[in-house]
Amino acid sequence: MSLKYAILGFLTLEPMSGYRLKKEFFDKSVRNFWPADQAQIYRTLYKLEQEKWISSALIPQANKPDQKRYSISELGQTELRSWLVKPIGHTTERNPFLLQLYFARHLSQAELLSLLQERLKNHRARLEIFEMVDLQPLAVNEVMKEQIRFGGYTLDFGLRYERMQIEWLEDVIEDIK
Amino acid sequence: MSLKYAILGFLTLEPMSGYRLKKEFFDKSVRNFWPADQAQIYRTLYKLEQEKWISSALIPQANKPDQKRYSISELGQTELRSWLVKPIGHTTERNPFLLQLYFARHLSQAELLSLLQERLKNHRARLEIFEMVDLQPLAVNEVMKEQIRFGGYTLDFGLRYERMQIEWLEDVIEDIK
DNA sequence: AACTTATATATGATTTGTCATATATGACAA
DNA sequence: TTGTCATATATGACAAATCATATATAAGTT
Repeated sequence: MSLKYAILGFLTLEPMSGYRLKKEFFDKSVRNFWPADQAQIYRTLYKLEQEKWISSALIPQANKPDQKRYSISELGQTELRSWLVKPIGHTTERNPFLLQLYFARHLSQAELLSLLQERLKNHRARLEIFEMVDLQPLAVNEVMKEQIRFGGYTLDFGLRYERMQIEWLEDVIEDIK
Repeated sequence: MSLKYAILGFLTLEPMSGYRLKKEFFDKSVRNFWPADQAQIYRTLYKLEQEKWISSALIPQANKPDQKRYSISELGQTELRSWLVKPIGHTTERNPFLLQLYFARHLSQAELLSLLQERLKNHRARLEIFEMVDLQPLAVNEVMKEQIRFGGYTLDFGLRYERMQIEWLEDVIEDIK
């Protein structure tokens, strides 16, 4: 279960609440390769605390509801490191679009082309968004500067993946016509 | 739930048992983008029959245990078609390796390089396997010939995806060194 | 006779992920 | 004062996926 380690990873930056974890971290930096549901984050935080990989402190706040601020423990840091050094084997990425295309002999040429062209449009839009991302403003300190280095690699992966899918779709469309 | 539609799709080729569905179809053609567990296939077949999208017949066999042979119903064909024409929106592909890389600032350069190089080796091996695949022998009739056309597109996707990941890994390794 | 392999179906238990909803504080606007 | 928004945590219900195990037939092997 990778979500546990993602949470541990973010908590090495600084102690924070589940709410902030979700809003500022999961919904920003890793949402394109590890989205996380709010309910799942809270339940995983609970489990992590039970395992003593993290600990929590109730922080009263002015003008806002109380916050449960989580910190990574030494045990948690050890567990994070041992996950980080262990190679992750091949994991099949489920792709419902490929499944749809696989059975597309039941579609007319027009229906199929419409499907492919809509898909192509969406990938072009996603590529444009990725191309506009600028990570540099996030480099507020040394740790974040290092962090952005790796965020940059994952962003580069996303850019290449979108370009690959665009080229592939263009060629499939060409072949079908 | 795409598994339902994958099963329906295969049953348009010919009526068959859950066992054959698993061994000859899921474990071959679509395993790289839609793997399916045996338990899940059997339970989904049960649900599909309850919904009347498929029907079953008990076939006694010589030298083998009885077979429960499923056929797609007219309702099932209608449902398959309506799934096929409906565009599949963006689905985030969870990638635990990108997550690991994202938090790799906790690793030494040597540890990280070893991780990346092993990953690169695996992708090169997968590419080699994909490059050796020949779909032509499966073209035993007109329907399979059409089917292989689409199988070819999904295989091409796999080839390009592996090549993309190899290039990306090479560049990341270069950058880290 | 005991063991292994292939064929064939089924269920229990658990994990992981998603969706909806509930509760509460306090700021700000209509 | 009513409603909305942002902050903040939590749980119920369910779907999807995985892992382990059970049962049975029959061929072939040791």
